[in-house]
Amino acid sequence: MSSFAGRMKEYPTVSLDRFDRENLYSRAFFLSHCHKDHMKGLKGPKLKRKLQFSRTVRLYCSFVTKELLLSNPKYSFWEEYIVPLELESPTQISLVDETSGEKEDVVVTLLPAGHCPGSVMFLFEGSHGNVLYTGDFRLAAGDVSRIEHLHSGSRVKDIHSVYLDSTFYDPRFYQIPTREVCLNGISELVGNWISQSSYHVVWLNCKAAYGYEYLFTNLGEEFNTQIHVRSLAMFKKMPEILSYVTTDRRTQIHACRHPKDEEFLHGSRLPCGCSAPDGTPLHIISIKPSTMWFGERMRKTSVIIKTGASSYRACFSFHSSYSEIKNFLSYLQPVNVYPSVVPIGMLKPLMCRKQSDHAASVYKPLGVLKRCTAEPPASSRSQTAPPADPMDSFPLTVTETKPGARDFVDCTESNDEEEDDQREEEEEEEEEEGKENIKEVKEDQKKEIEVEGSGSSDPPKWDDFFTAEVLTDSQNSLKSQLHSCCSETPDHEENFSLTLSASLSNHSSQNLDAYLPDTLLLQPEQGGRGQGDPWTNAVSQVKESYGQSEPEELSGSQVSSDFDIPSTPESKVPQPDDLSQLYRKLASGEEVVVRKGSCEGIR
DNA sequence: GCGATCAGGT
DNA sequence: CACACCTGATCGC
Repeated sequence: MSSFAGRMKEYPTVSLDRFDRENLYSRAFFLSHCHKDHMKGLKGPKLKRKLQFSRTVRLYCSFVTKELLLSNPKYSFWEEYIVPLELESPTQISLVDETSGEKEDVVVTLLPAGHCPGSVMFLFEGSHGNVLYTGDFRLAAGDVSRIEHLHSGSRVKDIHSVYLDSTFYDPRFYQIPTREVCLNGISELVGNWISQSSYHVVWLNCKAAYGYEYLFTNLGEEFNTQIHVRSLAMFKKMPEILSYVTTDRRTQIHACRHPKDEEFLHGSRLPCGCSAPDGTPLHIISIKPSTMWFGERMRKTSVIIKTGASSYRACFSFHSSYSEIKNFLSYLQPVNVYPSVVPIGMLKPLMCRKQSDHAASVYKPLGVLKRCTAEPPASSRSQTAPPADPMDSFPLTVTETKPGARDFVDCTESNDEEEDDQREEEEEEEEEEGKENIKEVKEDQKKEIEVEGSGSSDPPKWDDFFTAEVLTDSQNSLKSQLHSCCSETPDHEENFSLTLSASLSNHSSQNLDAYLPDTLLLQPEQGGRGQGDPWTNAVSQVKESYGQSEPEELSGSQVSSDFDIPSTPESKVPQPDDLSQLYRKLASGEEVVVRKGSCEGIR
């Protein structure tokens, strides 16, 4: 759950994914995707009033996000203030202070995030440096090297700060099977069931949130059917999704939900009823998509778990795993990383106290990485793997990021000793593949948007700032973005075996494997990536981000538990005096990042 | 009556 | 385990 306060240090006059409190005074708004926890304040009357009196304040998001947002009537007042942007298309935005007239230009580029339909990351480039706001994202290892606009020519751009979706930035979530692996598991289960008879149906017990659509489209494609859902309204302009969903309940795959879920489900397992139209009782299994993760040394594990006589849980994640995040960060090597979520596993043992509201204006990075050289040569930045895993220089600790977001603060440093050389080998290969796709960013690719009213008495017409293509072919633009979430499966084999294992308990069964004895040995797999890489086109991004990469292969020589995070030798439990000193610093806005030793000292 | 917040549930 | 969301209770305006 995002606890990002809405603003970035470098460009504090814009707000992202938060629209309340101080964000009300921002000069521009950005919405990374259409999930409620990133829309706080977005339907507030205060913001609505502000818009009515403003000539320049707009909300920037992807075309798909705009569509999804406006499909909810509560947000329909945004219609005239939304500026949808194409993916991978740098756009200059003028940030205007309407009272003073002061102006700052920034170039923003939307990058596919692979989290849900329309989800994007925002890359800001301007006088305060390059900053990447990830929103929520699920990118497989290696995907980042294929994002053209994170590169300048053959080099990785110098990213000053990354505002990171750190949901699973915790070694416990080391590995999450790729989308493709999960999808294959679900497909097999679904196929085995619905092939028995036409009265055998599957209910995908999905939460009320965008993000499952690629599951629908893939299953629909594979079984040549449509998926029963409650409403089609939000997809009316998204043909790739629309063609795979239906409100006709005479289908064997359901993802329907009842408004009164609970009471309804007491009597019947399928929200739309348990009998076929001819009265025949249906044979129903339910599949609940939920996040499953595996420890560092685990490799083969089921992505489907049987939780009852006719119910299953299937691996599904909207967010990148720990290893995926590490891959992402180690490739970009930002100076600062600001996590959206403090890694809860790291902090739990040391919950201290409630943050005061006063401290809520403090915003500190998760970790500061000092590069040893100001700008590594191109060859070392983008063509080869980073010399060592730079993530080891990111203390997992630190303190608060967005004060007030959590009720506790971690005061010790936990280390991340676990090393895996395989990852570096993989990176080398990924980057070899990646360079073909990296092109020089051309100035003329940038579209210009003047946000200022420039003295005219009429408010600017936003559509005027778009190319004819955007204006006349927005359907196409939707189409290209939707690729991300409803593409065909890449033809890539994977290594997870599908075993339908019954579990005794509904809880905590998924990670039993993680408790296997340390003597378990796994052969590290050589190479393995590279072949059949579906990432052929950065623009049809999301498609590929839905799973293609090999699971991380890890050496069995590591001795630590997948769950026990070893303590840093020099660390100590903070004493009351230390804590009160820390809180004082927090309240006064001083530097509070705990850094033990220098860059070299850490590793 | 409304929104914000929290607890508790899926 | 966790996410994203919903409902209902409570509080303040």
